[in-house]
Amino acid sequence: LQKRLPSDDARLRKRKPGPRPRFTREALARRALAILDEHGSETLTMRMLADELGMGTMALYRYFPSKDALIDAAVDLAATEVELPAHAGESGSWKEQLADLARELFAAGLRHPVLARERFSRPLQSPGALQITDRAVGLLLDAGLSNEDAVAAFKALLIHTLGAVWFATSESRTAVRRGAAERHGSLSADELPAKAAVADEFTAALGGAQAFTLGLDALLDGIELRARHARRHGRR
Amino acid sequence: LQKRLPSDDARLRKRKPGPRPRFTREALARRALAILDEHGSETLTMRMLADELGMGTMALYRYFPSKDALIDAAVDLAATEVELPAHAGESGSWKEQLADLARELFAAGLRHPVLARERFSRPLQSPGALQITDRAVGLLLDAGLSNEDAVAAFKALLIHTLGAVWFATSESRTAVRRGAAERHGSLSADELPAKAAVADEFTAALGGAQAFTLGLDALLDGIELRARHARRHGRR
DNA sequence: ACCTGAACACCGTTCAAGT
DNA sequence: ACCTGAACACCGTTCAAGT
Repeated sequence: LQKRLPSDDARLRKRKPGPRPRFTREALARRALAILDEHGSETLTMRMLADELGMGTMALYRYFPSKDALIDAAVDLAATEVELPAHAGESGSWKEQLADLARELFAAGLRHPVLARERFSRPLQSPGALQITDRAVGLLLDAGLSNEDAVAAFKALLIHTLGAVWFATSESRTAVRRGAAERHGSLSADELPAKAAVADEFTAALGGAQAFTLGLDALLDGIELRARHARRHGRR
Repeated sequence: LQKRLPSDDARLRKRKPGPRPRFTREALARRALAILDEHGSETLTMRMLADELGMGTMALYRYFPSKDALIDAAVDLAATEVELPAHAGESGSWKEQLADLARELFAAGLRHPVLARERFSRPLQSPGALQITDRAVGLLLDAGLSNEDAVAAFKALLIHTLGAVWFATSESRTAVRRGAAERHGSLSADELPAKAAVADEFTAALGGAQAFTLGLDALLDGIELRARHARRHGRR
Protein backbone atom coordinates (compact mmCIF):
# COMPACT_ATOMS: atom_id res chain seq x y z
CA LEU A 1 0.00 0.00 0.00
CA GLN A 2 1.38 3.36 -1.03
CA LYS A 3 4.47 1.44 -2.05
CA ARG A 4 6.78 3.31 -4.35
CA LEU A 5 6.93 1.92 -7.87
CA PRO A 6 10.19 0.04 -8.53
CA SER A 7 11.77 2.47 -10.97
CA ASP A 8 11.40 5.49 -8.69
CA ASP A 9 14.26 4.34 -6.52
CA ALA A 10 16.51 3.69 -9.46
CA ARG A 11 15.61 7.05 -10.91
CA LEU A 12 16.36 8.94 -7.72
CA ARG A 13 19.58 7.12 -7.04
CA LYS A 14 21.29 7.72 -10.31
CA ARG A 15 20.71 11.46 -10.73
CA LYS A 16 23.82 13.55 -10.66
CA PRO A 17 23.72 16.97 -12.29
CA GLY A 18 21.07 19.21 -13.72
CA PRO A 19 17.49 19.78 -12.64
CA ARG A 20 15.81 16.89 -10.86
CA PRO A 21 12.53 15.44 -12.02
CA ARG A 22 9.52 17.44 -10.87
CA PHE A 23 7.28 14.38 -10.71
CA THR A 24 7.40 10.70 -9.83
CA ARG A 25 6.04 7.76 -11.72
CA GLU A 26 3.65 7.15 -8.86
CA ALA A 27 2.25 10.66 -8.89
CA LEU A 28 1.51 10.40 -12.59
CA ALA A 29 0.05 6.90 -12.28
CA ARG A 30 -2.15 7.99 -9.38
CA ARG A 31 -3.58 10.91 -11.31
CA ALA A 32 -4.13 8.65 -14.32
CA LEU A 33 -5.88 6.11 -12.09
CA ALA A 34 -8.39 8.71 -10.94
CA ILE A 35 -9.21 9.63 -14.53
CA LEU A 36 -9.37 6.00 -15.64
CA ASP A 37 -11.79 5.13 -12.86
CA GLU A 38 -14.06 8.00 -13.60
CA HIS A 39 -14.02 8.08 -17.39
CA GLY A 40 -12.37 4.93 -18.74
CA SER A 41 -9.24 4.35 -20.76
CA GLU A 42 -10.60 5.83 -23.97
CA THR A 43 -11.16 9.21 -22.40
CA LEU A 44 -7.76 9.38 -20.76
CA THR A 45 -5.54 11.39 -23.03
CA MET A 46 -1.86 12.09 -22.72
CA ARG A 47 -2.53 15.71 -23.55
CA MET A 48 -5.24 16.10 -20.92
CA LEU A 49 -3.30 14.32 -18.21
CA ALA A 50 -0.31 16.53 -18.87
CA ASP A 51 -2.50 19.62 -18.74
CA GLU A 52 -4.00 18.61 -15.41
CA LEU A 53 -0.54 18.13 -13.98
CA GLY A 54 0.72 21.38 -15.45
CA MET A 55 3.39 19.83 -17.62
CA GLY A 56 4.01 19.53 -21.32
CA THR A 57 2.51 16.51 -23.01
CA MET A 58 5.83 15.03 -23.96
CA ALA A 59 7.20 15.26 -20.45
CA LEU A 60 5.02 12.25 -19.65
CA TYR A 61 7.19 10.13 -21.90
CA ARG A 62 10.10 10.77 -19.60
CA TYR A 63 8.29 8.67 -16.96
CA PHE A 64 6.45 6.11 -19.08
CA PRO A 65 7.39 4.86 -22.52
CA SER A 66 3.78 4.74 -23.69
CA LYS A 67 0.19 5.31 -22.69
CA ASP A 68 -0.13 1.57 -22.28
CA ALA A 69 2.68 1.43 -19.74
CA LEU A 70 1.06 4.28 -17.86
CA ILE A 71 -2.22 2.38 -17.66
CA ASP A 72 -0.37 -0.72 -16.47
CA ALA A 73 1.14 1.26 -13.63
CA ALA A 74 -2.23 2.76 -12.69
CA VAL A 75 -3.86 -0.67 -12.59
CA ASP A 76 -1.05 -2.02 -10.43
CA LEU A 77 -1.58 0.86 -8.05
CA ALA A 78 -5.24 -0.07 -7.68
CA ALA A 79 -4.34 -3.73 -7.14
CA THR A 80 -2.09 -2.90 -4.19
CA GLU A 81 -5.12 -1.60 -2.32
CA VAL A 82 -6.47 -5.10 -1.88
CA GLU A 83 -5.68 -6.18 1.64
CA LEU A 84 -4.78 -9.80 2.14
CA PRO A 85 -6.76 -11.54 4.86
CA ALA A 86 -4.98 -12.69 7.98
CA HIS A 87 -2.95 -15.87 7.84
CA ALA A 88 -4.58 -19.23 7.34
CA GLY A 89 -6.23 -20.57 10.45
CA GLU A 90 -6.35 -17.24 12.17
CA SER A 91 -9.67 -16.12 10.81
CA GLY A 92 -12.02 -18.93 10.05
CA SER A 93 -12.41 -21.68 7.48
CA TRP A 94 -10.91 -21.60 3.99
CA LYS A 95 -14.36 -20.74 2.74
CA GLU A 96 -14.69 -17.70 4.93
CA GLN A 97 -11.20 -16.56 4.06
CA LEU A 98 -11.79 -16.92 0.35
CA ALA A 99 -15.05 -15.04 0.68
CA ASP A 100 -13.24 -12.25 2.53
CA LEU A 101 -10.60 -12.08 -0.16
CA ALA A 102 -13.19 -11.93 -2.93
CA ARG A 103 -15.20 -9.28 -1.11
CA GLU A 104 -12.03 -7.29 -0.56
CA LEU A 105 -11.26 -7.46 -4.28
CA PHE A 106 -14.84 -6.62 -5.20
CA ALA A 107 -14.77 -3.54 -2.99
CA ALA A 108 -11.45 -2.44 -4.49
CA GLY A 109 -12.98 -2.99 -7.90
CA LEU A 110 -15.91 -0.72 -7.10
CA ARG A 111 -13.47 1.96 -6.01
CA HIS A 112 -11.35 1.36 -9.11
CA PRO A 113 -13.46 0.04 -11.99
CA VAL A 114 -10.42 0.15 -14.23
CA LEU A 115 -9.10 -2.82 -12.27
CA ALA A 116 -11.74 -5.13 -13.70
CA ARG A 117 -11.85 -3.55 -17.12
CA GLU A 118 -8.13 -3.82 -17.75
CA ARG A 119 -7.37 -6.98 -15.82
CA PHE A 120 -9.25 -8.93 -18.43
CA SER A 121 -7.12 -7.60 -21.25
CA ARG A 122 -3.67 -7.42 -19.72
CA PRO A 123 -1.85 -9.91 -17.49
CA LEU A 124 -1.63 -8.49 -14.00
CA GLN A 125 1.70 -9.53 -12.59
CA SER A 126 2.41 -6.95 -9.93
CA PRO A 127 3.68 -8.32 -6.61
CA GLY A 128 0.40 -7.45 -4.94
CA ALA A 129 -1.65 -9.28 -7.52
CA LEU A 130 0.59 -12.34 -7.33
CA GLN A 131 0.19 -12.48 -3.59
CA ILE A 132 -3.57 -12.52 -3.93
CA THR A 133 -3.27 -15.40 -6.36
CA ASP A 134 -0.96 -17.27 -4.05
CA ARG A 135 -3.17 -16.85 -1.02
CA ALA A 136 -6.29 -17.92 -2.85
CA VAL A 137 -4.69 -20.97 -4.44
CA GLY A 138 -3.26 -21.94 -1.07
CA LEU A 139 -6.69 -21.85 0.52
CA LEU A 140 -8.16 -23.97 -2.26
CA LEU A 141 -5.42 -26.55 -1.82
CA ASP A 142 -6.15 -26.55 1.91
CA ALA A 143 -9.77 -27.26 1.08
CA GLY A 144 -8.65 -30.49 -0.53
CA LEU A 145 -8.78 -29.69 -4.24
CA SER A 146 -6.27 -31.18 -6.65
CA ASN A 147 -3.71 -28.82 -8.18
CA GLU A 148 -5.67 -28.72 -11.39
CA ASP A 149 -8.98 -27.99 -9.70
CA ALA A 150 -7.41 -25.38 -7.43
CA VAL A 151 -6.18 -23.44 -10.44
CA ALA A 152 -9.53 -23.70 -12.21
CA ALA A 153 -11.46 -22.75 -9.08
CA PHE A 154 -9.21 -19.77 -8.49
CA LYS A 155 -9.81 -18.55 -12.01
CA ALA A 156 -13.54 -19.06 -11.64
CA LEU A 157 -13.56 -16.96 -8.47
CA LEU A 158 -11.48 -14.25 -10.12
CA ILE A 159 -13.72 -14.23 -13.19
CA HIS A 160 -16.79 -13.93 -11.03
CA THR A 161 -15.43 -11.16 -8.84
CA LEU A 162 -14.01 -9.01 -11.62
CA GLY A 163 -16.96 -9.72 -13.88
CA ALA A 164 -19.34 -8.63 -11.13
CA VAL A 165 -17.39 -5.39 -10.75
CA TRP A 166 -17.65 -4.78 -14.45
CA PHE A 167 -21.36 -5.41 -14.49
CA ALA A 168 -22.03 -3.31 -11.42
CA THR A 169 -20.03 -0.33 -12.65
CA SER A 170 -21.15 -0.41 -16.26
CA GLU A 171 -24.81 -0.85 -15.41
CA SER A 172 -24.82 2.06 -13.04
CA ARG A 173 -23.37 4.25 -15.77
CA THR A 174 -25.47 3.14 -18.72
CA ALA A 175 -28.65 2.07 -16.96
CA VAL A 176 -30.87 4.68 -18.51
CA ARG A 177 -29.44 4.41 -21.97
CA ARG A 178 -30.68 5.03 -25.44
CA GLY A 179 -33.71 3.07 -26.45
CA ALA A 180 -33.40 0.31 -23.90
CA ALA A 181 -36.67 1.18 -22.22
CA GLU A 182 -38.62 1.42 -25.47
CA ARG A 183 -37.42 -1.93 -26.73
CA HIS A 184 -38.36 -3.39 -23.40
CA GLY A 185 -41.83 -2.00 -23.75
CA SER A 186 -42.31 -3.33 -27.27
CA LEU A 187 -41.71 -6.91 -26.18
CA SER A 188 -44.83 -8.39 -24.72
CA ALA A 189 -45.24 -10.69 -21.77
CA ASP A 190 -46.38 -13.37 -24.21
CA GLU A 191 -43.02 -13.56 -25.87
CA LEU A 192 -40.91 -13.23 -22.76
CA PRO A 193 -43.02 -14.49 -19.87
CA ALA A 194 -40.25 -15.09 -17.37
CA LYS A 195 -38.57 -11.78 -17.96
CA ALA A 196 -41.88 -9.96 -17.59
CA ALA A 197 -42.51 -11.73 -14.30
CA VAL A 198 -39.26 -10.51 -12.80
CA ALA A 199 -39.11 -7.10 -14.49
CA ASP A 200 -39.30 -5.24 -11.20
CA GLU A 201 -36.49 -7.22 -9.64
CA PHE A 202 -34.45 -6.72 -12.79
CA THR A 203 -34.52 -2.98 -12.66
CA ALA A 204 -34.12 -2.96 -8.89
CA ALA A 205 -30.93 -5.00 -9.19
CA LEU A 206 -29.30 -2.71 -11.74
CA GLY A 207 -25.82 -1.86 -10.61
CA GLY A 208 -26.35 -3.73 -7.35
CA ALA A 209 -24.16 -6.29 -5.68
CA GLN A 210 -26.74 -9.07 -5.27
CA ALA A 211 -25.40 -11.01 -8.22
CA PHE A 212 -21.92 -10.88 -6.73
CA THR A 213 -23.05 -12.03 -3.31
CA LEU A 214 -25.30 -14.83 -4.50
CA GLY A 215 -22.78 -16.00 -7.08
CA LEU A 216 -19.95 -16.02 -4.58
CA ASP A 217 -21.96 -18.07 -2.09
CA ALA A 218 -23.03 -20.50 -4.77
CA LEU A 219 -19.51 -20.86 -6.16
CA LEU A 220 -18.01 -21.54 -2.75
CA ASP A 221 -20.75 -24.03 -1.87
CA GLY A 222 -20.16 -25.80 -5.16
CA ILE A 223 -16.41 -25.84 -4.64
CA GLU A 224 -16.86 -27.24 -1.16
CA LEU A 225 -19.01 -30.02 -2.56
CA ARG A 226 -16.33 -30.88 -5.07
CA ALA A 227 -13.59 -30.79 -2.44
CA ARG A 228 -15.54 -33.12 -0.16
CA HIS A 229 -16.11 -35.46 -3.06
CA ALA A 230 -12.42 -35.43 -4.00
CA ARG A 231 -11.34 -36.13 -0.42
CA ARG A 232 -13.79 -38.99 -0.01
CA HIS A 233 -12.54 -40.67 -3.15
CA GLY A 234 -8.89 -40.23 -2.25
CA ARG A 235 -8.06 -38.03 -5.24
CA ARG A 236 -5.48 -36.30 -3.08
CA LEU B 1 -30.26 -16.88 -37.01
CA GLN B 2 -29.35 -15.14 -40.26
CA LYS B 3 -32.29 -12.90 -39.51
CA ARG B 4 -32.30 -9.67 -41.44
CA LEU B 5 -31.69 -6.61 -39.32
CA PRO B 6 -34.91 -4.62 -38.77
CA SER B 7 -34.05 -1.55 -40.81
CA ASP B 8 -33.22 -3.50 -43.96
CA ASP B 9 -36.86 -4.12 -44.68
CA ALA B 10 -37.81 -0.51 -44.19
CA ARG B 11 -34.92 0.55 -46.34
CA LEU B 12 -35.84 -1.77 -49.21
CA ARG B 13 -39.52 -0.98 -49.09
CA LYS B 14 -39.33 2.75 -49.37
CA ARG B 15 -36.93 3.13 -52.30
CA LYS B 16 -38.43 4.72 -55.34
CA PRO B 17 -36.07 6.39 -57.79
CA GLY B 18 -32.30 6.57 -58.26
CA PRO B 19 -29.62 3.96 -57.63
CA ARG B 20 -30.38 1.36 -55.01
CA PRO B 21 -28.05 0.67 -52.11
CA ARG B 22 -25.18 -1.58 -53.04
CA PHE B 23 -24.91 -3.04 -49.53
CA THR B 24 -27.09 -4.04 -46.62
CA ARG B 25 -26.71 -3.25 -42.96
CA GLU B 26 -26.20 -6.93 -42.32
CA ALA B 27 -23.41 -7.30 -44.86
CA LEU B 28 -21.52 -4.43 -43.26
CA ALA B 29 -22.16 -5.66 -39.74
CA ARG B 30 -21.00 -9.14 -40.66
CA ARG B 31 -17.74 -7.91 -42.11
CA ALA B 32 -17.23 -5.71 -39.05
CA LEU B 33 -17.90 -8.69 -36.79
CA ALA B 34 -15.13 -10.68 -38.42
CA ILE B 35 -12.66 -7.86 -37.88
CA LEU B 36 -13.83 -7.24 -34.33
CA ASP B 37 -13.41 -10.89 -33.41
CA GLU B 38 -9.95 -11.09 -34.84
CA HIS B 39 -8.50 -7.74 -33.84
CA GLY B 40 -10.77 -6.02 -31.33
CA SER B 41 -12.74 -2.81 -31.45
CA GLU B 42 -9.73 -0.51 -31.30
CA THR B 43 -8.29 -1.91 -34.50
CA LEU B 44 -11.53 -1.71 -36.43
CA THR B 45 -11.47 1.49 -38.40
CA MET B 46 -14.16 3.02 -40.52
CA ARG B 47 -11.59 3.70 -43.21
CA MET B 48 -10.26 0.16 -43.25
CA LEU B 49 -13.68 -1.46 -43.22
CA ALA B 50 -14.76 0.72 -46.14
CA ASP B 51 -11.60 -0.19 -48.02
CA GLU B 52 -12.17 -3.91 -47.52
CA LEU B 53 -15.68 -3.56 -48.86
CA GLY B 54 -14.57 -1.43 -51.77
CA MET B 55 -16.59 1.61 -50.81
CA GLY B 56 -15.79 5.15 -49.73
CA THR B 57 -15.40 5.68 -46.01
CA MET B 58 -18.36 7.97 -45.73
CA ALA B 59 -20.70 5.55 -47.48
CA LEU B 60 -20.69 3.58 -44.23
CA TYR B 61 -22.57 6.41 -42.57
CA ARG B 62 -25.45 5.82 -44.92
CA TYR B 63 -26.01 2.48 -43.13
CA PHE B 64 -24.96 3.28 -39.57
CA PRO B 65 -24.99 6.64 -37.85
CA SER B 66 -21.74 5.96 -36.01
CA LYS B 67 -19.01 3.42 -35.40
CA ASP B 68 -20.69 2.63 -32.12
CA ALA B 69 -23.97 1.71 -33.82
CA LEU B 70 -22.03 -0.49 -36.22
CA ILE B 71 -20.43 -2.35 -33.35
CA ASP B 72 -23.82 -2.76 -31.68
CA ALA B 73 -25.17 -4.39 -34.83
CA ALA B 74 -22.14 -6.70 -35.10
CA VAL B 75 -22.52 -7.82 -31.50
CA ASP B 76 -26.22 -8.49 -32.01
CA LEU B 77 -25.35 -10.59 -35.01
CA ALA B 78 -23.05 -12.74 -32.88
CA ALA B 79 -25.71 -13.05 -30.18
CA THR B 80 -28.24 -14.50 -32.62
CA GLU B 81 -25.95 -17.49 -33.13
CA VAL B 82 -26.73 -18.77 -29.66
CA GLU B 83 -29.26 -21.56 -30.04
CA LEU B 84 -31.89 -21.81 -27.35
CA PRO B 85 -32.24 -25.24 -25.81
CA ALA B 86 -35.40 -27.23 -26.41
CA HIS B 87 -38.47 -26.31 -24.40
CA ALA B 88 -38.60 -26.89 -20.67
CA GLY B 89 -39.17 -30.51 -19.71
CA GLU B 90 -38.14 -31.85 -23.07
CA SER B 91 -34.47 -32.18 -22.40
CA GLY B 92 -33.68 -32.83 -18.78
CA SER B 93 -33.68 -30.95 -15.51
CA TRP B 94 -33.47 -27.19 -15.17
CA LYS B 95 -29.84 -27.67 -14.21
CA GLU B 96 -28.98 -29.54 -17.38
CA GLN B 97 -30.84 -27.03 -19.50
CA LEU B 98 -29.09 -24.09 -17.87
CA ALA B 99 -25.76 -25.82 -18.35
CA ASP B 100 -26.56 -26.35 -22.03
CA LEU B 101 -27.51 -22.73 -22.44
CA ALA B 102 -24.32 -21.54 -20.76
CA ARG B 103 -22.17 -23.90 -22.82
CA GLU B 104 -23.91 -22.71 -25.95
CA LEU B 105 -23.16 -19.11 -25.05
CA PHE B 106 -19.58 -19.95 -24.12
CA ALA B 107 -19.02 -21.63 -27.48
CA ALA B 108 -20.53 -18.65 -29.31
CA GLY B 109 -18.25 -16.44 -27.26
CA LEU B 110 -15.17 -18.37 -28.33
CA ARG B 111 -16.24 -17.96 -31.94
CA HIS B 112 -16.99 -14.28 -31.36
CA PRO B 113 -14.84 -12.86 -28.56
CA VAL B 114 -16.32 -9.44 -29.20
CA LEU B 115 -19.52 -10.75 -27.67
CA ALA B 116 -17.97 -10.92 -24.21
CA ARG B 117 -15.82 -7.86 -24.59
CA GLU B 118 -18.65 -5.57 -25.60
CA ARG B 119 -21.52 -7.12 -23.69
CA PHE B 120 -19.94 -5.86 -20.51
CA SER B 121 -19.89 -2.28 -21.68
CA ARG B 122 -23.12 -1.95 -23.64
CA PRO B 123 -26.61 -3.20 -22.79
CA LEU B 124 -27.47 -6.07 -25.12
CA GLN B 125 -31.14 -5.78 -25.93
CA SER B 126 -31.48 -7.58 -29.24
CA PRO B 127 -34.43 -9.98 -29.49
CA GLY B 128 -32.08 -12.97 -29.46
CA ALA B 129 -30.33 -11.81 -26.31
CA LEU B 130 -33.61 -11.11 -24.57
CA GLN B 131 -34.84 -14.60 -25.35
CA ILE B 132 -31.76 -16.11 -23.75
CA THR B 133 -32.41 -14.03 -20.66
CA ASP B 134 -36.04 -15.07 -20.57
CA ARG B 135 -35.30 -18.75 -20.94
CA ALA B 136 -32.61 -18.71 -18.25
CA VAL B 137 -34.72 -16.77 -15.77
CA GLY B 138 -37.63 -19.10 -16.43
CA LEU B 139 -35.51 -22.13 -15.63
CA LEU B 140 -34.29 -20.55 -12.40
CA LEU B 141 -37.86 -19.79 -11.34
CA ASP B 142 -38.75 -23.41 -12.12
CA ALA B 143 -35.93 -24.46 -9.85
CA GLY B 144 -37.72 -22.74 -7.01
CA LEU B 145 -35.79 -19.51 -6.60
CA SER B 146 -37.53 -16.30 -5.59
CA ASN B 147 -37.81 -13.59 -8.21
CA GLU B 148 -34.97 -11.70 -6.61
CA ASP B 149 -32.69 -14.72 -6.43
CA ALA B 150 -33.53 -15.76 -9.97
CA VAL B 151 -32.40 -12.40 -11.30
CA ALA B 152 -29.20 -12.48 -9.26
CA ALA B 153 -28.45 -16.07 -10.22
CA PHE B 154 -29.03 -15.30 -13.88
CA LYS B 155 -26.59 -12.44 -13.71
CA ALA B 156 -24.04 -14.58 -11.91
CA LEU B 157 -24.26 -17.21 -14.63
CA LEU B 158 -23.95 -14.58 -17.34
CA ILE B 159 -21.00 -12.97 -15.63
CA HIS B 160 -19.28 -16.31 -15.28
CA THR B 161 -19.87 -17.37 -18.87
CA LEU B 162 -18.87 -14.11 -20.52
CA GLY B 163 -16.00 -13.60 -18.10
CA ALA B 164 -14.69 -17.06 -18.92
CA VAL B 165 -14.83 -16.24 -22.62
CA TRP B 166 -12.89 -13.09 -21.99
CA PHE B 167 -10.25 -14.88 -19.98
CA ALA B 168 -9.92 -17.72 -22.43
CA THR B 169 -9.58 -15.49 -25.47
CA SER B 170 -7.32 -12.88 -23.92
CA GLU B 171 -5.01 -15.44 -22.37
CA SER B 172 -4.56 -17.29 -25.60
CA ARG B 173 -3.58 -14.06 -27.30
CA THR B 174 -1.30 -12.59 -24.68
CA ALA B 175 -0.04 -15.73 -22.99
CA VAL B 176 3.57 -15.26 -23.96
CA ARG B 177 3.68 -11.58 -23.30
CA ARG B 178 6.30 -9.08 -22.33
CA GLY B 179 8.15 -9.80 -19.14
CA ALA B 180 5.57 -12.05 -17.55
CA ALA B 181 7.89 -15.04 -17.52
CA GLU B 182 10.80 -13.11 -16.05
CA ARG B 183 8.77 -11.66 -13.23
CA HIS B 184 7.48 -15.12 -12.52
CA GLY B 185 11.02 -16.41 -12.30
CA SER B 186 12.17 -13.63 -9.98
CA LEU B 187 9.56 -14.52 -7.36
CA SER B 188 10.77 -17.42 -5.27
CA ALA B 189 8.81 -20.35 -3.95
CA ASP B 190 9.40 -18.94 -0.46
CA GLU B 191 7.31 -15.89 -1.13
CA LEU B 192 4.59 -17.59 -3.13
CA PRO B 193 4.51 -21.20 -2.01
CA ALA B 194 1.07 -22.11 -3.28
CA LYS B 195 1.54 -20.55 -6.68
CA ALA B 196 4.88 -22.33 -7.08
CA ALA B 197 3.26 -25.64 -6.22
CA VAL B 198 0.69 -25.33 -8.98
CA ALA B 199 2.86 -23.54 -11.54
CA ASP B 200 2.60 -26.38 -14.05
CA GLU B 201 -1.17 -26.52 -13.85
CA PHE B 202 -1.29 -22.77 -14.18
CA THR B 203 0.50 -22.62 -17.47
CA ALA B 204 -1.27 -25.75 -18.73
CA ALA B 205 -4.64 -24.11 -18.10
CA LEU B 206 -3.80 -20.94 -20.03
CA GLY B 207 -6.58 -20.18 -22.46
CA GLY B 208 -8.34 -23.41 -21.60
CA ALA B 209 -11.91 -23.99 -20.64
CA GLN B 210 -11.38 -25.77 -17.30
CA ALA B 211 -12.22 -22.69 -15.28
CA PHE B 212 -15.46 -22.30 -17.18
CA THR B 213 -16.46 -25.93 -16.70
CA LEU B 214 -15.60 -26.16 -13.04
CA GLY B 215 -17.10 -22.78 -12.27
CA LEU B 216 -20.33 -23.62 -14.07
CA ASP B 217 -20.71 -26.90 -12.20
CA ALA B 218 -19.98 -25.23 -8.89
CA LEU B 219 -22.37 -22.36 -9.55
CA LEU B 220 -25.21 -24.66 -10.52
CA ASP B 221 -24.60 -26.91 -7.52
CA GLY B 222 -24.62 -23.89 -5.27
CA ILE B 223 -27.78 -22.54 -6.85
CA GLU B 224 -29.48 -25.91 -6.43
CA LEU B 225 -28.57 -25.90 -2.75
CA ARG B 226 -30.11 -22.48 -2.35
CA ALA B 227 -33.25 -23.46 -4.26
CA ARG B 228 -33.73 -26.54 -2.09
CA HIS B 229 -33.30 -24.44 0.99
CA ALA B 230 -35.80 -21.85 -0.24
CA ARG B 231 -38.38 -24.50 -1.05
CA ARG B 232 -37.99 -26.24 2.26
CA HIS B 233 -38.53 -23.00 4.13
CA GLY B 234 -41.56 -22.02 2.08
CA ARG B 235 -39.98 -18.89 0.61
CA ARG B 236 -42.10 -19.46 -2.47
C1' DA C 1 19.19 15.80 -17.43
C1' DC C 2 14.91 17.36 -18.08
C1' DC C 3 11.36 19.48 -20.70
C1' DT C 4 9.16 21.64 -24.93
C1' DG C 5 6.71 22.60 -29.71
C1' DA C 6 6.21 21.46 -34.11
C1' DA C 7 5.23 17.78 -36.97
C1' DC C 8 3.65 12.93 -38.54
C1' DA C 9 0.49 9.55 -39.31
C1' DC C 10 -3.43 8.40 -37.76
C1' DC C 11 -8.72 8.66 -35.84
C1' DG C 12 -14.34 9.54 -36.19
C1' DT C 13 -17.29 12.58 -38.20
C1' DT C 14 -19.26 17.07 -40.75
C1' DC C 15 -20.26 19.19 -44.78
C1' DA C 16 -20.66 20.68 -49.42
C1' DA C 17 -20.55 18.72 -53.67
C1' DG C 18 -21.02 15.29 -57.31
C1' DT C 19 -24.17 11.72 -60.13
C1' DA D 1 -31.13 8.65 -53.44
C1' DC D 2 -26.74 7.32 -52.99
C1' DC D 3 -21.92 8.11 -52.71
C1' DT D 4 -17.53 10.94 -52.54
C1' DG D 5 -13.29 14.03 -51.05
C1' DA D 6 -11.74 17.57 -48.60
C1' DA D 7 -11.65 19.33 -44.19
C1' DC D 8 -12.09 19.59 -38.86
C1' DA D 9 -10.87 18.50 -34.47
C1' DC D 10 -8.91 15.18 -32.38
C1' DC D 11 -5.34 11.01 -31.13
C1' DG D 12 -0.35 8.71 -29.62
C1' DT D 13 4.22 9.32 -30.58
C1' DT D 14 8.87 10.95 -33.04
C1' DC D 15 12.24 14.18 -33.37
C1' DA D 16 15.07 18.17 -33.18
C1' DA D 17 15.69 21.80 -30.25
C1' DG D 18 15.83 24.50 -26.01
C1' DT D 19 17.72 25.18 -20.88
